[in-house]
Amino acid sequence: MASEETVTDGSQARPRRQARGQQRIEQILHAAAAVFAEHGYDAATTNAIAAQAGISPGSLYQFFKNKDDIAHALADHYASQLAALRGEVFTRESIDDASVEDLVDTVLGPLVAFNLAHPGFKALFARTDMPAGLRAAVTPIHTAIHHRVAELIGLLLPDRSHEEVARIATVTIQLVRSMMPLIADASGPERDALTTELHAVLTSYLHQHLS
Amino acid sequence: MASEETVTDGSQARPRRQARGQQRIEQILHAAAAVFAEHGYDAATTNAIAAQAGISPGSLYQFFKNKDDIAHALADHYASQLAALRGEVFTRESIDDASVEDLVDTVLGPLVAFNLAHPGFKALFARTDMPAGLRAAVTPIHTAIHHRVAELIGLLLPDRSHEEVARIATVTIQLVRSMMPLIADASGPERDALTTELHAVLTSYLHQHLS
DNA sequence: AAAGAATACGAGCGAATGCTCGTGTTGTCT
DNA sequence: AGACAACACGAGCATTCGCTCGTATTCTTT
Repeated sequence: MASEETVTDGSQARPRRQARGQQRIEQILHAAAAVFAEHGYDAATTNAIAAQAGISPGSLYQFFKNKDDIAHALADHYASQLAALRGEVFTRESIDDASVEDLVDTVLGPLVAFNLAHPGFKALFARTDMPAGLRAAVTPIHTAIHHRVAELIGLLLPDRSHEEVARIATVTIQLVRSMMPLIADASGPERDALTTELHAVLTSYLHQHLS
Repeated sequence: MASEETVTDGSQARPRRQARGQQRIEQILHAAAAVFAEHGYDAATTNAIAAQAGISPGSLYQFFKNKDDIAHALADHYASQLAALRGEVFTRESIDDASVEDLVDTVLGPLVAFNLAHPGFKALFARTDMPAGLRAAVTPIHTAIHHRVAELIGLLLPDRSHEEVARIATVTIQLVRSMMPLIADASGPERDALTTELHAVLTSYLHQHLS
């Protein structure tokens, strides 16, 4: 796992982190997630993130180049969390002979739970129009997600062209992205009802492509 | 709570606009739409709007209280445009005995055309997380749209409760809102394909509720 | 122990931005 | 014509925000 890092001595000269530093990094990311979740990315100030993390602005910049860098690191963090979630949710059997309902069922529950557990996630990913810096930070993960979803949809619709599958994946992701904030902001029974609606949207949409 | 300033005349003492002023207002709104569309609401600066309109910052503030006020006026402008569009699209016969496909068909085309013709519209309405000021400016129109859509859905689903109809309307609007930027950003055939997808999403979703 | 690196601080810099203000010009009303 | 309101200008104020810098402390390594 590349633990012993090859200090490509090149231009970067990253500091060799101590244990304290790693803790700080996690503190900062956690704080950033909270601030992004509460105020959104634009309105979130780096000083507010530092304050939330209980450190000074100067300390923050010992670990991150700038605000976009924080977003990028946080996005990476969420990406690995999502990858882990995917590993848990998908077992061999569950993919092979899956109906649309089964697929949506297995994915949607954990996905909603993930969004509720990580309120900063949608602040980074669910925006339709992003400032350039945020877009750059988020695009790679977004692409990875698209790749995964396209894979699944390719299994459901083996006869479709690559372009069609890609488009259906894009639409599917967009549907989920747009509904998630609604679901997260709702409470209790309304949240469940909206989740059911999203379920209906996805199954009926994909089902239509099957026939 | 009220302002300390003297007085009294309950109404705000708005200046009586001259013809020149009305022209300026329209210039400014047009410019604001362009700037919002290009940079988004947050990144749009009032000085940039003034420059785009070919006037000085000071002149801009003779017609609008602040940036939010511009957004509010622009939102109102779009609201009336939309109302006019609705009047054109819906004739008596088209509503009465309409299938889901018919309804989606009649509405979607003009709606896409509207969004393409008014690029500033989605910059104001299509965001999932809005700064407080923008939200306040946009909420009334958003509510009005919801009311209209709920009306239509109530016709389609006469047996559902008020809450259910409201929820389905919310979801429907959200689906359109999220897909519209995708459609607008696409070009030519891909745009048509995405429009077809949105059509499929809406019809299959609403159809599912019919059965 | 000594040196160098990593961590920590926080006042404040430079730039950007929403908006104002003093002043001058054009239109309207009597 | 005179008076007053509407319109116009643009330099710059007040504030915010991302980020830096000088300095001080803690850890690692020798």
